[in-house]
Formats: sequence, C-alpha cells, structure tokens
Amino acid sequence: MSLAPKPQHQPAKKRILVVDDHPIVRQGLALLINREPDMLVCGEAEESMGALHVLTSAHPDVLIVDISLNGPDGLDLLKTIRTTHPSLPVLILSMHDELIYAERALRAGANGYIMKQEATEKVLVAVRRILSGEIYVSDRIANKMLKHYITGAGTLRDSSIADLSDRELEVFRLIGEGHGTRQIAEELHLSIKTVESYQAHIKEKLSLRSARELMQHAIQWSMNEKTT
Amino acid sequence: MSLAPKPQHQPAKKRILVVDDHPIVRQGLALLINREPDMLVCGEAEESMGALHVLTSAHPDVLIVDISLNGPDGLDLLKTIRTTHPSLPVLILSMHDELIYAERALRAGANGYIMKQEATEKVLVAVRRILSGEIYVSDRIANKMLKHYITGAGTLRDSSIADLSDRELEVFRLIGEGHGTRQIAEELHLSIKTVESYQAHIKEKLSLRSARELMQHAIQWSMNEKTT
DNA sequence: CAGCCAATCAGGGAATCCCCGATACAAAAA
DNA sequence: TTTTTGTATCGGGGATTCCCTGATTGGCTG
Repeated sequence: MSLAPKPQHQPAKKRILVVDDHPIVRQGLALLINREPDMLVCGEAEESMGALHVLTSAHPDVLIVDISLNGPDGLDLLKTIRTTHPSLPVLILSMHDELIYAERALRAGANGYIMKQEATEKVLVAVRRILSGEIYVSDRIANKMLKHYITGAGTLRDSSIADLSDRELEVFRLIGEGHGTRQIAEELHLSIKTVESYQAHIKEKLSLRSARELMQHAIQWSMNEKTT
Repeated sequence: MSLAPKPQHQPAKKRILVVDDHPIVRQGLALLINREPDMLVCGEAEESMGALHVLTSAHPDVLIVDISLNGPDGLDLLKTIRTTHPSLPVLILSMHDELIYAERALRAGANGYIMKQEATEKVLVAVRRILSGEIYVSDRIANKMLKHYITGAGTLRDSSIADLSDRELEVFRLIGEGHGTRQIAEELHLSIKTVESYQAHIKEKLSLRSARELMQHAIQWSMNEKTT
C-alpha cells in the first residue's frame, strides 16, 4: 500500500488540524489520515477557541472543520481564521447535505464542503484537492448547485430560511437546540441586545409573530434533519 | 445466549455490529473496538434495511445504532429488531443530549444510550456494561432519569406524562401547540397565576429546569407520538 | 458616492418566568 | 377522626425576557 519512500528526500507530510466536537469522528479522521503516507493529523480541537489556540502552535497545512460546533460554529471559526490566514485551506465537514450550508461555507471562504455521509476516501480526495489549490464539493451538492444556478435564481430558495444571514441562522439553530437568549449571547460572546436583535430579524424574515412561534419553528426545523 | 461451542480457556471475542450513516463514525468506532482484545466489529450498515440484512449473517452479540439514520431511524430499527431478537443488546448512539431521545430509546427497548460528544472510552464502557446485562446511560442523563424513577413506579412509564393531572396535561398540550401563558389562561378561563402554577407543577413532575425546556418537550411531544 | 444590509449594541415598558407563598376541597392514610 | 396528600385556584415581587424604537460601523453594489 505504501511506495516506501526512503527517509532521504522524503517530502514533508501535510499537516492537518481536525476540529469536531465528536471524539469518535476525530478519531475516525485521524485513523484515516494517519495511515496515508503523505499526511498526518497535527492537532485536534473540539470547539472554535481551542482550534484557534492549536492553530498557532501546530501550524497545519489544512483544516478540517465540522460546521456544527458548540459555541461559535464552524462558519464563525472559518471567518475568524480568514482574517489572519486568508489562504489557509479549510475543508468544511457537515452532517447536512442542505444546500444552504454548502453555499454559506463556500461564500465564507471555505475551500471545500463535504458531508459525513460521504465515503471516507472522499475526505482524502477532498483534502488533496484543496491542497492543490482547487475547490472540492461533493457531486450531489455540485449537481444541486448547478441545477439551481441554471434554473433561475442565483441563490437558493429552498425555504425562507435561506434568507437568513449567517448569524441569524446560527441563532435560529441554537434556539432550536433549546438554548435561551442569555445562553446564546454567552456562547457567541455577544450582548443580549444583539441576540435579541437577531431574533427580531429572524421573526421578520420568517413572518413569525412572537418569540414563542420562533422557538416552535426552530425546534421543528432542528428536529427535521431531513435531506432536501 | 450460548449457541456456539465456547472454549473455556479462550473466551470468544464479542461481535459488534455498527449501524451509522456516517462512514467516518463507523470507521472511528471500528478502530476503537478492534484494538480491544475482547471485541471485534463483525459488520457495518449505514441504514436500517442493510442492518437487518447484516444482522442475520453476522450474528453480533451487540449492536451500536445511531439514532438518526436515513429512512427508518435508529429507533424504528430497534423496534423491528425487538420483534425477532427481544434480548439482543443494543446501544443507541446519538448526537443529542436531550432527555427525550434517551427516554424514547430506552422505552423502545434499548440497553444503553450514549452521545457522540462523549469520550470514546465511554463507548467501550457502555458496550461492556450492556454485555453484562445492565443498562448504560451517561451520568447527566442518568441523573435526570433517576428522578423519574423515584417519583414514579415500576418500569419506565409512559414518559411520566401520564402522571400529569388533567389540568396539567391540558396546559402541557396547549404549550405544545404554541400557546402562551396569557392565551392559555384566557382559553381555560383561569388566572395567569394559576396557569403559571400548573407549569411549575409540570416542570416538577417531568424534571424540567426551565420554561424553555418545558416548551421544548411539549412541542416535541405534540409533534411525535401522542399516542404511545 | 449613495444606499442597502449585516452586525453590533442601548433604553425602556410590557410581559413572562420563577421563587416564595395562600386558601379550599376532596380523597387517602394514619 | 385527624392527618396527610393531591388538585385546583390565586397573589407578591424580583429577575429575566420580549419587543419596539432607535444608533453606529463596515461592507458591498448600483
């Protein structure tokens, strides 16, 4: 399985930082990556803060980031990283194959978007692809994007939820997970007033009349993990 | 129990079947399990149908089943399996730490409930626990459930919602429909204070810590099997 | 450049949550 | 027959959230 390159001129392995809040997933990725001759996992983190910390000490060549982390989510982390590392390759990992997330991820500067449903080898393909400077998206997503792009609207209108901004969607998701206003504010390091403002915007965009209705929809949406 | 010739000197490895729609998670679990001397993964499946098929050929001693599968979910699979294998140990794996899912899982006949956020070693602990005939749940969940046990009687009851008085159940249902405190008070021709009192009683009986959790449970209850 | 919009926050009154109660009544237990 | 328990009904009052009306900054975009 290995070409057995001898230590002499051995090219440096590509260093990969894995960010996911599920230990099992981190371990699965580590196994997968470390048995490749040209890559190794140089660090792990389970949330954004830890990731930023490890980032400075482990100097990875690629990041693999789960989109749904506790606290600031994968997209937030991505945006933060982009301010200091504009061209560091980042592969976004997600459990939804909803177009909303893929579109947002790429817009936020991700170099790739892959789903956990994808075969494990695809992860390696994706990593190599983005290491070579290209963009990776799974075929299913790519097809959907093409179709939507061709058949009209430049953006995706699956539901009015697609109208939400990144921050708004994040708050919406947290509400659906059962988190309260204060809690969300703390998790995202924002003022309560700011979170309230987002809630108001979400209600506006989704035509909801009360915080109660907002919560109802958020919970139902979060229960529906359904694939397009 | 024992259908194979069991050499007394060398105990056979316990055979484990993993069902999860994320290849990375399956691989992570396989790594984790196969490096233990007394277990091995005897099969994998990514959805319920495949799981039932593999089940007949791989003769596992334990199943690890993710709760959110495509098509019939983990609980559906569990229920199906229980009709033909009433005592086959099944560990339910989930990404939610919500009590509701754990309750449903155990009520459906699961022998354990563990979250993906949990440390990987906990999976091994859980597997050994349920292999020895016991039930495994994480400490957080266990604490919550204990209260339910103590205040109730016998086995895991009908979600302990059966303990609610008529008025309480009525209020609970209305909350699940999205009605607010004031609205409920008007609809039932009661004082707001009375409705608040019912809410407090419901929270007490269901071991819920906030109005938000109450609402979450009420909504989810009203969405799913009201008829269980 | 002017305008729009996302992201961030404040003030303040209304509503709610949630901890303390209370009273009345019926059924069950002692 | 007391005593206890459970249900149904309500209140006070402080903490919190809701919700409306603002503001400021910084990007894009026409």
